[in-house]
Amino acid sequence: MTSGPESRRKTTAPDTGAVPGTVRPGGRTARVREAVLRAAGDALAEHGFAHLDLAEVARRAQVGKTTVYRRWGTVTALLADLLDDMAEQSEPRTETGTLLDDLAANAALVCRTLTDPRQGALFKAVIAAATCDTTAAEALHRFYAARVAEWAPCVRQAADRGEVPADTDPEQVIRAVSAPLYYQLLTTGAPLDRAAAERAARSAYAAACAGVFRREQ
Amino acid sequence: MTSGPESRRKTTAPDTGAVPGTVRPGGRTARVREAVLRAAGDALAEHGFAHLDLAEVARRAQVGKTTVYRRWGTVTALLADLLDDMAEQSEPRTETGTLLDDLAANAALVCRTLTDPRQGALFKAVIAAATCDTTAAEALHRFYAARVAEWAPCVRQAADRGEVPADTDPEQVIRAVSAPLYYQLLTTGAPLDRAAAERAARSAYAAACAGVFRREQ
DNA sequence: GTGTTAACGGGACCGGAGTTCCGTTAACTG
DNA sequence: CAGTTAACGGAACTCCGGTCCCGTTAACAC
Repeated sequence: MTSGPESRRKTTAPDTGAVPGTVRPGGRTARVREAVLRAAGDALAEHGFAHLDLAEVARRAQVGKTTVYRRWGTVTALLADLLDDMAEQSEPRTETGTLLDDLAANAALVCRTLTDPRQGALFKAVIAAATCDTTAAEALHRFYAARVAEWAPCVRQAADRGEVPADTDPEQVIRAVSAPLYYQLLTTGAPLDRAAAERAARSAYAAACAGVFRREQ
Repeated sequence: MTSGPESRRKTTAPDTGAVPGTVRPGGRTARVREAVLRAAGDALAEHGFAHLDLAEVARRAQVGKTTVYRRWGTVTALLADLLDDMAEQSEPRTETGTLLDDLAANAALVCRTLTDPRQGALFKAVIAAATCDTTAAEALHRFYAARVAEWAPCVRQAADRGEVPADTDPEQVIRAVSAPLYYQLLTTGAPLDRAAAERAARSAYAAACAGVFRREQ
C-alpha cells in the first residue's frame, strides 16, 4: 500500500531527520547563521527574553522566517546556540602570581561581562530560558563548566604555593567568586560596580583560606 | 463638542482608571484572587514560566478569562502579585546563639525553599520574569529586601558579641549565604543538598570574620 | 564545467492568545 | 432592605506567532 520510493520523485529531498545546516554548513548557511545570531543578540538587548519572537529576528537578519523556524524552532534553542557561539570567544585568564589578585581579575571579568549592555542582556535571557527549558539549561551548564575549568588552575597553583589548603576544590572557589555577582544582578537593583567585584573576590579568598572548600573529608 | 456626562448614562461605570479589585476588595473579589493565585502556582509548577498562559490559569481557577486579563493583564504582573502574596507567609527566623549556626539555619531554610517543587518552580519563574520585566523585578527586590531584613539582626547580635567586626554590614552577610545556593540552582545541574547549604553558611561566616563585609572605610 | 539536492524564501494558511462588548452578579452605602 | 455600580463572565472578534507548501538558489561532489 505504501507508494514506492520511485514514485513522485521530486526535487525536494525527503526529510533526513537531521537538523538543517549540518550537511552543507559552508557559504550561505554560515552567513545565515551569523546574521541570525547577531540579530537575535540585538533583539535580546532591546526587548529581553520574554518579548523575543523569531519572526522579528528573521526580519532583522534579512532572512526568511521559515529558515529561522526550521533551523532553531524555538527561542530557547536559539539562545542555546547563541551561548555556544559566545563560549568560543572568551577572554583568556590572566595570571598575577597571588590567588587574591587572580580572583579579583576573575571577578572584574565577570563584572564587566554582566555590565556590558549586550552581553548582560544575553546572560539574563539565557538564565531565564534555562529555568524553563532543558536545552537552554544544558547549554548554560556547559558554558559555566568551561569557564570555571579555565580559571581553576589559579587555585591549584595557589594550593601548590601553600596559600590555601592542599585539598581545596578549585572549581568551588571559582564559583564562589561569581555567585554573589550573579545574585546581586538578579535579586537587587544595585549596580554591579568595582566594589562588588572586589568584595566577591575577597569573600571567596577568605573562605578558601579558612578551608571551607576542601574536598569531602 | 464633547458629549455631556449626562448623555448615555449606562449601568456600566465609566473607567475610573484604577485597577479592578481595589474599590470592592471583599467577598467575591477576594475569592477570585485566591483561586487565581493558587491556579497560577499550580500551572507554574507544571509548565514553567515560558509556557504559562493566562487563559489556562483562568480555566483552572474556574474564573472568567476576561477577569484575569482585566486584573493582571500579563504573566509577569501575575507573578509579581503571587510573590507579594508569598512574602506574607515567611517562616520566622530561629535564634541559636552563635552566628555560624544562625547562618546555617538560614541556609537550610533557603535550601528547603528552593528544593520544594512548588516554591522552587515559583522562584525560578519569578527570577526569569524579573530579568525582562520591571514590575516583576521590583516585586523580587522587595521580597528579598524583606527576607534579608528579617535575618539581619542575627549578624548585628554577633557583632555585639564580638564574633565579627563591629562595622560589619549585616545585610551583606545574609546575602552572601543565599548567593551560592541561587547560583548553583541556576547555573549547574547539581542538586541543592545539605552539604551545599552548610558550605554556603561557613563561607559567609569566614568572610564576615575576615572583615570582608565591613562598611566603606 | 555539470548534476544533485541541501538549504533558503515567499506566501498562504491556521490556531489560539489577548481584546472588546455587553449583560449579569453581588459588594458596599445609607 | 433597596439602590448603585464595581467586578465578574460568556461569546464573538482580531491579530499575529508559528506552520505548511512548493518553487528557487547555491553548496558540495565529480
